[in-house]
Amino acid sequence: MPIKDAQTEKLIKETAMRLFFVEGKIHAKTQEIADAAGVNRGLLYYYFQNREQLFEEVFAEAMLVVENRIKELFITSNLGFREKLGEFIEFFIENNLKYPYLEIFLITEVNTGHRMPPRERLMVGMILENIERELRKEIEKGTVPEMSVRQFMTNLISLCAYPVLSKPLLKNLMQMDEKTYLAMLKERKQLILKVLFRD
Amino acid sequence: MPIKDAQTEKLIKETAMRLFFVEGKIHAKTQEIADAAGVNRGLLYYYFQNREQLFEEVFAEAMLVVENRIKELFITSNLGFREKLGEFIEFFIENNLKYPYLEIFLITEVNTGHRMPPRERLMVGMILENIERELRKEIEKGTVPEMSVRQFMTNLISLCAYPVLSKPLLKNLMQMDEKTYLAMLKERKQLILKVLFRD
Amino acid sequence: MPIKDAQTEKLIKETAMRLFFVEGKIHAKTQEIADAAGVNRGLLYYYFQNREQLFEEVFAEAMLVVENRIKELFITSNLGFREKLGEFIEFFIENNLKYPYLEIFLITEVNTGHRMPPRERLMVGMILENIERELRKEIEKGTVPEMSVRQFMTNLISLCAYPVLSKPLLKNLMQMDEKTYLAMLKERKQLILKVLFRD
Amino acid sequence: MPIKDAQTEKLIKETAMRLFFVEGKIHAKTQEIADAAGVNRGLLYYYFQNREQLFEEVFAEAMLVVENRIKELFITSNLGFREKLGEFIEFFIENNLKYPYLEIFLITEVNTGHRMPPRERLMVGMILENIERELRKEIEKGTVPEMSVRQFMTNLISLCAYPVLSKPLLKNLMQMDEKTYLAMLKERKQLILKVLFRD
DNA sequence: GATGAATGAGTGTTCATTCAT
DNA sequence: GATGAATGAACACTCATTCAT
Repeated sequence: MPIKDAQTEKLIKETAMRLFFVEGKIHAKTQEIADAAGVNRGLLYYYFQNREQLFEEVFAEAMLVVENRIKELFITSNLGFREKLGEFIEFFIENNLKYPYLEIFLITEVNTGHRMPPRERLMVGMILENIERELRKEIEKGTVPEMSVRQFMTNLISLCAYPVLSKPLLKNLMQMDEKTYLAMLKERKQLILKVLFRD
Repeated sequence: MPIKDAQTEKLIKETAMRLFFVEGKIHAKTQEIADAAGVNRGLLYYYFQNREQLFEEVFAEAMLVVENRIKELFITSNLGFREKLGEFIEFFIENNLKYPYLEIFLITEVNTGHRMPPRERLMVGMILENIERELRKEIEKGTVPEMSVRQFMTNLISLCAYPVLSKPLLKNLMQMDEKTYLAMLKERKQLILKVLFRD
Repeated sequence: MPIKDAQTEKLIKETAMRLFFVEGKIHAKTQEIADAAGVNRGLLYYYFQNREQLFEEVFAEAMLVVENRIKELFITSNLGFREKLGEFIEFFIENNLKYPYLEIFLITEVNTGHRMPPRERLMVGMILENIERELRKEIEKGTVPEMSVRQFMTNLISLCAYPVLSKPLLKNLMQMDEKTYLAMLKERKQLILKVLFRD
Repeated sequence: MPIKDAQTEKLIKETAMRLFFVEGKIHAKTQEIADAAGVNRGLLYYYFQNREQLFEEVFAEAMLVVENRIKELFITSNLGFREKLGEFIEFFIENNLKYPYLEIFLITEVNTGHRMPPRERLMVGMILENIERELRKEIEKGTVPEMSVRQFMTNLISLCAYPVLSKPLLKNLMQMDEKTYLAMLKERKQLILKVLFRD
């Protein structure tokens, strides 16, 4: 007996989100999605044109959260440089923990040329300029070794993203249990700043 | 008494390697593989039990190179700490550039629980111990901020792996062309050491 | 006590009639029919048991018009032979122009054994006898070459039906525009009599 | 156990031809076609891209026979006018008897705008001119009543095509059994000439 | 009466795999 | 060794039909 209120569409989307980006079942069959949501398979097509469309909506929704947070931090907010970066690290790690397969999917998609990152919408140009200005000051102060803003951002993102994205791999390689690994990730929020800035 | 020498098997494997890990066509159909190798589809089944088996052999071969290099560096060699790390960075970046989809696949596989990294074979325990010993000295000297060997290794690997693994994404986000990005990666070999060690 | 008057049923039927037999969308989906009628799909099932039932009613209605006219002409009326045939030709051509897909559907249905023509109801036996009587006279007069009533009727119907039924095909083959073709059809009403009778 | 020689493709095509145009199962499912041919359903896709492609090939082949015969008669041959028409009538009736659903399909397709008749390939312009020339002579001689070549051709084709195309309908309406109806059709080859020409 | 939601049977198509030659 | 043919188990998607409100 199906849930009757109009929340069904939301239910399907949330179920799909979980399967795709939490459980990593990017190739989940329409049947699996329907089963997981406890609805009839045909219903997916009632609410979404096809599997692709459902996927796109779910993906877009997930990306939107990231976009909004980034704009909020780097465009709107009035935080100091390190506070901004701190918040960013925090958000980036948390969001990747929440949707462990989102970024890996994005990377794969861009890699294979199936998708382009939304440079425009993200206002990357402006963000990079802002960060460069602040970075130059730090380099002059000697708190950051001489490097381009691109190298700096690459370091920042790498240090945030990779440990989350490859959690099971690193966890296993370094013999850590779930709790210990999560503790380590939590610690990183400070550690990354300590690595980037030599105060 | 093989009439045509066993080059064919090698040809198939190399073609598959290219498709899977160079071009990222992890889901390449048997037909595509056969076509790319210029052989009949049925022939794949003569040399390999099935698609899975072919994939495994190709994957294992690719991983073996990594394993051997790591053992060579961290177990066999007599290099100093920074030299070891320098060589490791160099190799890691180069190998990931050569097979851009190898690590991303490994991560995904371990993430989804379909595969375990070969801890034993890699002698990770011993390597970690060795590195920890050297790391402690550096921390005492004050050239590295206080952190666990696990955090240190996580930083090292993140700084090497992520920029290569997400090359198209970062390249596009930061508006760089292929040449510039490769130059940036080359530069990173020194930069990573500069970030890790505060000499 | 119907709140909205029963026009809706009629609306649906007329819409279906148009789709099926005017526009030739014999396989129109229930959704298309509902959309074209501006009603909800489920409503079709309120008024008609199922799609088949709707189709049957529409088809029966269309056939009834033909039946009535034929009976009127050949059973009831007191017209002379040629007048009867003249009226029949006129009606047959006009009705086929109005519902271009009706006869082709009927033919197909009878061809495939899904349907039988309503011989009884049409009183074909009596009509054939009547016509035969008149035809004999003409043959004796020499205004019609010797032939069975069946051949005669076959000629008559062929000369009326085919040019309408295959209008787009013949129109295109013979390079005629819509207006010219319709003019030709109009002319045929006289021409057919001229071909059948050698006065 | 499948028939192994390369005749399988032919077998599939011939089976499809039979289902589509002999038995009138224009919408035969791929499964029905495969079953009727005694082959696996997937095999259809081995030989033909998809159902549509199979259909097209079968249809094109059937049309080719008609085209060739028409060109042979009206372009190549040196027969006299009535001989040409006699041969055409004969062929047209026979071919329609062989593939009873071919023309009805063609008509429907052209009607619905899904297809255009191959005017160019058929060299309709040239054929119409040739016939017109001969027709004029007959009209002058008084053996044919005054009419355009288009009306004449329309009559000719109608008298040939319709009785075959609607065989089951007419047969039933006029109470004839298969044998009698076929005899009537055979008779028509002379009768049609007798109707067209008043010798 | 009317509607949107839900269902399930069916249908074309893909593809790894097997097999006879 | 190598090939083309053949198979069968999916799988995405469509659509007539039902049902609760």
